[in-house]
Amino acid sequence: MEEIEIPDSIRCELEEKGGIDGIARLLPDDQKIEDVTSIARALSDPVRLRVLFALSMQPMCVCLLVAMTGYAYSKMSYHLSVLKESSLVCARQEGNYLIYYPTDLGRKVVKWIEGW
Amino acid sequence: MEEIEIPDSIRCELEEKGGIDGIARLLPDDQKIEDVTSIARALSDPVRLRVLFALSMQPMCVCLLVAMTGYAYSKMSYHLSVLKESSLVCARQEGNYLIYYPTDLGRKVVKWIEGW
DNA sequence: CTATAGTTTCAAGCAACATTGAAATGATGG
DNA sequence: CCATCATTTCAATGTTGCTTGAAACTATAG
Repeated sequence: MEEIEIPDSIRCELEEKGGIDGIARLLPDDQKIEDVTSIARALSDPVRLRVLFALSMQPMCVCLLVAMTGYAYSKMSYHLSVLKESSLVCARQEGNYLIYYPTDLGRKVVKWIEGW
Repeated sequence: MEEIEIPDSIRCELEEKGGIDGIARLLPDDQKIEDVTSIARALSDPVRLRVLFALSMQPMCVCLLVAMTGYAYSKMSYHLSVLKESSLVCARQEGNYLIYYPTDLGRKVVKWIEGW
């Protein structure tokens, strides 16, 4: 189907796979792409990565995370919300405190990174 | 060491782990954090994620990727450079063409994502 | 009901990233 | 050496994400 000049070494392999369209058809669907990019974006900031690792060792209230990192509440809250929206952490209320902890996905991600 | 008010449920667990400082000491070091965030940032864009998946099925020259996606060369080139800098893909020259393909790390990442 | 402590939301400013088209580079074939 | 094709680089622009401090919200204790 493709009328484009490409090296023979590739043309051959490519046609076995149904050409450009064959490959395009096997790519992850939009939903999957969005899920993965959302998680990757959440992990792409050093603050969030450290917070996720810290929470995977010990559930913590925000004030504890603030004490550990020295960041402002509003900053911490922003990063926690990003982690939460990508389903890497969640939170439960305990009295006046909100205690954040990793989801199963969050734990899985941490373990995978630790395993390199 | 910490003079901060936190819920009892957490204070107890936390002290067993050496308090805030104990946790902070076990966090990944700066180099590791930078490596992971660099890879995560590369995966956080849908264009790059699709390109990485496509390359994992079939090494391709840039013109082929352009034909498959409909994006401009300069756009594709930019995204390939990001993938390259985070060591997810590399390239070999074949005549006039540059053929991109995933690194071992790139393949590992793709497999892990496929395995959810 | 009021005061207080923990946390989030908001708006503004700044920095990083993405997109575009045009120009530059590098390899190949005549 | 010249022309061509594949690819990258550049500069300008638009867009998204991060940081900050102030204000709002929520739960608890008095």
